[in-house]
Amino acid sequence: MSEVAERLGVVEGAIYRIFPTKHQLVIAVTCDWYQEVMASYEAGLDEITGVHEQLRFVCKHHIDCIYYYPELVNVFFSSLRMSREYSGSDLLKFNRRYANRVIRILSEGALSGELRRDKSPKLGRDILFGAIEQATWGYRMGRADLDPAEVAGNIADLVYDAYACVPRSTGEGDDEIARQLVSISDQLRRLAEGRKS
Amino acid sequence: MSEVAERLGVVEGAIYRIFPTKHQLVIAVTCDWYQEVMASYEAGLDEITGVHEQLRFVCKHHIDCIYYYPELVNVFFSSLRMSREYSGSDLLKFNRRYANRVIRILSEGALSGELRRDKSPKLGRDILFGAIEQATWGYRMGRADLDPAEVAGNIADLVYDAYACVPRSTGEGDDEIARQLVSISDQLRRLAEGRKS
DNA sequence: AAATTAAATGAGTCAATGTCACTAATGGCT
DNA sequence: AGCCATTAGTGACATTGACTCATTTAATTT
Repeated sequence: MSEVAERLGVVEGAIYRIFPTKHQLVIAVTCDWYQEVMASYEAGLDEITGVHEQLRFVCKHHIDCIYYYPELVNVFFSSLRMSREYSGSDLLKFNRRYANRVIRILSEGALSGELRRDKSPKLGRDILFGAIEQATWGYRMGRADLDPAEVAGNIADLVYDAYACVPRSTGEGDDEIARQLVSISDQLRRLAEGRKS
Repeated sequence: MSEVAERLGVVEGAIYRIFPTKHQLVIAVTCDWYQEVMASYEAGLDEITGVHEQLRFVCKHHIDCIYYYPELVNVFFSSLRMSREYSGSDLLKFNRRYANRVIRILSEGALSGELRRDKSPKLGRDILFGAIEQATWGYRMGRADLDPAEVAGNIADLVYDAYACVPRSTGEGDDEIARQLVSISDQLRRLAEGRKS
């Protein structure tokens, strides 16, 4: 707080007129950031079709946030998300809105028949964001580097394969009939999407 | 520290003779706990065969730990794992040993041909533990309840399916070709409907 | 210009971690 | 037993960081 006050050119006590606690100041700052992030997220996501591509975009976007703002994300992970005030804060709402897009992707994928219906979309959300959090730990701690695109691709593939009715090619030359059917299905999907727009 | 000293019946300063910082005391306590936990983990795991069953056991064991010691786990997640001293501590070693079992399960599964070889086992580890962390957040925050067996089953299924060469039954009469044909049929119907409107 | 409201100050409280010189106890050795 | 060395324990203090509040200063309205 002393550093914040100093940078603002005021005395510490002045901050407490606007933010009753340090915690709430941090929440407010993080909220601002979240709002910015959310704009590019939703705009970008709306322009992408296809379950797999959408999942990949979400992963990439999320990991990019971590890549560019590791300290802020760490604060969110360790202090904010664990605090009493988090429940009921705008941050939680943002977070839900952010995560709900994944649930929607998976739900709609299930509805269209591309994804299995026997798996909870909420679990898919947990898997996706949980995996990202784990996979970026080393980077966030300054102990490793991180290739957002690569990690995003891997996690998106994995989530997709966990939910897909028909697994993507394993690159090992499997069942010819199944692969052909996948190809037909993909082409039909593209055809259908092309017609809508 | 004052509470700890009081319970021990000594004065605060006495603690600092043995643990130079509060942080290191907490690490030591958590290490003790981790050691206990590790015993039942490794013993239990050694008696189980089959990739899917082993994954289920790991999930169940991990979630049980969270279920019975939520506060301790929260401290681990928020303070310890984020701290400078964590790198290089025994805790990290324990944690690696714990997590490496998952990597081994997946690696051996890939070797035996049951699991796909095109996915990194390390990513599987991240997915598994990350998903558990996410899925137990509500419980750890005292905002929801938790059924360890159910969540463990779901996550184990999901990880298995993400890695399996041959997906488990979806419980819907599972011939792969038949399922794909249903998907094609669905898409054709939607395409036809799109034409009308 | 006077009055009212808002913003800022700075001195100070409180709680918590950690420090240090000094004292008490313990255990091994002759 | 008596001595010595090592270890454990004490209590007063230092330091830091969040937070409070009576008072002063600035801005806005009337």
